Amino acid sequence: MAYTYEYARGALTVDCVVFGLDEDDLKVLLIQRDIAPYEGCWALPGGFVHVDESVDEAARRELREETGVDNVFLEQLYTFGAVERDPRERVVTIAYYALVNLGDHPVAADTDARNASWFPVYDVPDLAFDHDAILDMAYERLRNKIRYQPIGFELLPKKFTLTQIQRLYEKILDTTLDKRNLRKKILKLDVLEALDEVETDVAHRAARLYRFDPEKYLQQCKAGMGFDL
Amino acid sequence: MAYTYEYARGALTVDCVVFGLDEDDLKVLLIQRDIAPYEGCWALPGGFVHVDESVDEAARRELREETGVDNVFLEQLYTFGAVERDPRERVVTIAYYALVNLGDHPVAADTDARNASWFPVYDVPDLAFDHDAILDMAYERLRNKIRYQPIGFELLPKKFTLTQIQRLYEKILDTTLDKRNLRKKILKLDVLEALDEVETDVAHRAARLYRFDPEKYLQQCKAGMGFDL
DNA sequence: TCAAAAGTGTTGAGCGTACACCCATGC
DNA sequence: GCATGGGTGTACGCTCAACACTTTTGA
Repeated sequence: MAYTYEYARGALTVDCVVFGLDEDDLKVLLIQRDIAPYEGCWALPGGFVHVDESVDEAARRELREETGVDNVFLEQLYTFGAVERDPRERVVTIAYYALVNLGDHPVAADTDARNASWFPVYDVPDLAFDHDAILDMAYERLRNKIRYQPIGFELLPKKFTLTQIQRLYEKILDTTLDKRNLRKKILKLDVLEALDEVETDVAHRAARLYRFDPEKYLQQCKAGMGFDL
Repeated sequence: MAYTYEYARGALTVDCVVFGLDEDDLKVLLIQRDIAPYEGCWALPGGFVHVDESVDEAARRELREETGVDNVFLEQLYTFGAVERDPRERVVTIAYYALVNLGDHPVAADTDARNASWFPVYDVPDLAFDHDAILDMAYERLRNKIRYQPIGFELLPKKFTLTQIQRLYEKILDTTLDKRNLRKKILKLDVLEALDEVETDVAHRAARLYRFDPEKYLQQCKAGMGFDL
């Protein structure tokens, strides 16, 4: 079966920058290509947009198929449309970025036999196509957005400690923060629910656990939320 | 001549939200469609991306061809990829927004015999396709971005007065601002060059003219510019 | 009892906001 | 000389940043 058009048409793909956080670092999920071009090279997960699915759906599907990641924060980043970005033919790609709790997606590599692996954002190999540029933009967007929207919680387990939040911000913004000021700021936002639980299995005083409360967040949004580092 | 592919491919278009400012209002440039679907309906200027031009180039070209607008601030907004957004067939569109000095582009409607016209953003007719949603997002982006990046000057003539800036912000943010505070804030940014010229043809004391200085702006950017309303 | 991280308040400086009057010019 | 907008300074309150010690727990 074939499809014919009056004018030449480029192909349309989606690519996803998946960020995850563990105790050590902010990481990105990459897959190793098993076909040319860039065979053997690491690349962002992604693939062709089907003609009967929305672009958003395509991004979620590819993420699921290539990495097993599902039901996560996913947002459109930017569309990369340079003529020569794919050596085979004209391909325009719509880039997305996702935030996942790395603990829930330890090694990935579900569907294909392809290699999938987490890389620290500070130590990523050369990527296929213009994926380096896409990753750079995604990381910049994350650094900016995290300052004025509470998306950081997407990178943590459902229940987390305030110290985990602090480490999260410190790793993403690559800085150090004052513990007391950060706690005041976070709690003043009034989007967290303090649980009656504490950490377990720690060799020191256990920290209280919190949960992000979407209800509270909506309230604050309506009231004109102010966020800032 | 025809082009054949193994899988069905959607079409790719660009659409541009062109903002302009005059003494009365913030306005958007629309064109009236002369073909179905939505014949006679107002729509954003735009058209198909050629296979041998980048998406950015396509946006600039369509803008030039359909409205005569050229050499202006133009930035990618978002890609709209719902399946049914065009009743004819699958069309994904990459939306851009542009800022122009309305004085330089008074009536437009260059190439085609199509109607082109400026509408106040607060009083826009129902638009073709999902162009209402695109316009909404563009306007929201403009409101947000203008608070932390000095893009507002793109809407003014090269030489302008501080009062013009104030009216600009007041119109876009739909609010009123304190004259003294705004002037302090703008001047403290240190991105303007004060000229040795003043307004002419005004029936009262003539205001000093300023010019946006890209050099100074770069300096400030490096130093970690802070902007805010 | 020691190690390791949790948790907690206060102060000073700088910034943003509110606010009112004189000045220059054209008619 | 009058009408119209141009241009300027100060005082207050609040927010943000800097800063160190006590508490709890497990080993």
